[in-house]
Amino acid sequence: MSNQVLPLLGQVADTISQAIAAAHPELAGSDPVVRRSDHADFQSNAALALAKHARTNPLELAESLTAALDRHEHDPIAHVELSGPGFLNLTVPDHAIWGQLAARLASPRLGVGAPDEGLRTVIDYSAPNIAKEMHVGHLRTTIIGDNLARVLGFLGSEVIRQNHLGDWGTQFGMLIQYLDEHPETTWHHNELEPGNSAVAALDDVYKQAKAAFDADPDFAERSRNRVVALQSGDPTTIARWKEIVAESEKAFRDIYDRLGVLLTPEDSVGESFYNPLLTDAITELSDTGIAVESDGALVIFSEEVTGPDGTPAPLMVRKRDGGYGYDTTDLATIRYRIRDLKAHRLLYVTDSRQALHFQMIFEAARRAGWLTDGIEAAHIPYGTVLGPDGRPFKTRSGDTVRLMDLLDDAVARARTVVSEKNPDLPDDELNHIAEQAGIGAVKYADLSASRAKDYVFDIDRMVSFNGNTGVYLQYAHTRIRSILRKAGDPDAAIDPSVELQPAERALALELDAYGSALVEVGATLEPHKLCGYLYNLARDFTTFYEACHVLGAEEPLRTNRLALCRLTARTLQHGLGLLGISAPERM
RNA sequence: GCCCUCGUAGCUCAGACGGACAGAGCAAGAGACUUCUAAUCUCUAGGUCGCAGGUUCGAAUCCUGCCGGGGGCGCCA
Repeated sequence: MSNQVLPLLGQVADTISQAIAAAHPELAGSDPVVRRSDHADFQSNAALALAKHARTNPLELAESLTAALDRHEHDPIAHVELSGPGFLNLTVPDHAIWGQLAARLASPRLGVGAPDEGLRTVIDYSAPNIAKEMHVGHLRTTIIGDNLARVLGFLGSEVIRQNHLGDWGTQFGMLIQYLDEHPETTWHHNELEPGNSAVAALDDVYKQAKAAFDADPDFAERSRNRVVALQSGDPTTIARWKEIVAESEKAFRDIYDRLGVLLTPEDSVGESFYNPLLTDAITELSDTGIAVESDGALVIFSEEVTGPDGTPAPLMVRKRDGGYGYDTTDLATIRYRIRDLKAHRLLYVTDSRQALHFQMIFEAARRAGWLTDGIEAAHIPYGTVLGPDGRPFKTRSGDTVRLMDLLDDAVARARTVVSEKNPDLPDDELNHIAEQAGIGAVKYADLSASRAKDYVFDIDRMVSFNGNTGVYLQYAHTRIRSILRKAGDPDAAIDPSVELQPAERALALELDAYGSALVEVGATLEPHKLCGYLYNLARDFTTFYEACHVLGAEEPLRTNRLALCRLTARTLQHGLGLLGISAPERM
């Protein structure tokens, strides 16, 4: 905890708050409205915002604040300048900026605190279907969810990842029956040619089974019986089902490894996990009168949402045939996560089309008394990945795009671009860099646009070395590492008496704001804000790089500039790490 | 019908707890390599912030109403 470094902006804001309280006691506690400024290091707009309450005009209030600031020595503020209709332009002393850098460099956490300590967050993301290939539809949930897991974890929250696998349903009856009747079918990963996955094979088997189901009434009947066997726990059927789940999870693991996401088999808590918990949840909903009979089904009528005919929209707790759908599972799930996992914060990372569904689930959980005021439940919606034609991304033949194919394409494209620019790279290094750049490009493209919007999957743009791309950030990192390698000496002390150049100042102030950027991501759950921060940081570094030579500088300037380089490199690497993107030494 | 979401430069997008001239990248034009990786940088040009009202000293930002795109609303998740 002693590692935490309060950002200068926060220190300045505290000082302005004190000035407000001193000059106008009745305004004590007001927001000091301190922001970064184009006209100084920071600016406070408090005078404009508060003039009304103080029954004075902004200029007068600003003058009284300036006077209050002048009355004492206020450490983080060196100069105050009144400007325009009442802006306070605030400059901090150079030594304070160098001090921040030194303190952050000395901290393994870059001086970032852990404000979420003591909170427990459940994040539901990825959730592919067993026996089906992961496709482009799983990209955003997996990448966004993983980033949030990392950021919230770093901010101190205890993060429980939940991969809500689609591992249950009537389709498994058909699949298992078909495999049973066609023992010659090869689908285990160790029976397949390299490069083929068990889920790809199972996907094919499913299609064949479906065809047989539709064509052969006897097979359809046997499949239905198999569903009953599965649901009633027939040992042979369950064993085969478990085998299918295990093989599928192995294939998912391959994708997760390649993508560099945190999900492990321990995070897998599929739909089937909730089977034994459904009746309890239903009984409770029914006993409290929240769930009611309707046309032979058990439903919860929403008090917030209506259907097309204007009547309350229902959640289907139990179908007329006695079966359960996803509404039931999701109700049991939220109950479990609150009661058993004791989460303070529940996040569901799924596409925006499910917004209404989650609104109704949360409403029901609130009415059931599960979701109480101290607990936050949030759907984290995101837009659709579009193809070049602006329609939801499909292959030319209209099929869904396999995630592995998409990653292969991105890596291949990155490889082409890298080898064009750097033809002398040995093959193994080129392949390694291409993998890092290609995967990073896909993830960064997904995370850097606002979550809520659709975006077009454009590989050429993603692997561009210019603009707001993952590759640009990786490259910025390699340039800094190159300087540091050449500099050799790792750790000389900063001399705080050195005067800062404008480019150094801008870079240093941006570095000081890293923790604030992360806190904002944690609050808004919008990863693109971290991307935006890192992109700004990289641009600030590039400006510094152009304006201020490092290795050729005289001491103590050289040491101070190396410190700027070190902290920038570490911040970029750390930030990319939170995005789940690697920061290579060379490109 | 109701609800959600998006609409900012030719293109792709930032900026939204009200604040100084609305910012990047791409594309276009002009420059800069004996210099720590030119995979870069500098400059120029380019915008009725969908439209119309309202609140305010001040609105891309808040409120209301429209227009347009996308999505959702009982037994698939």
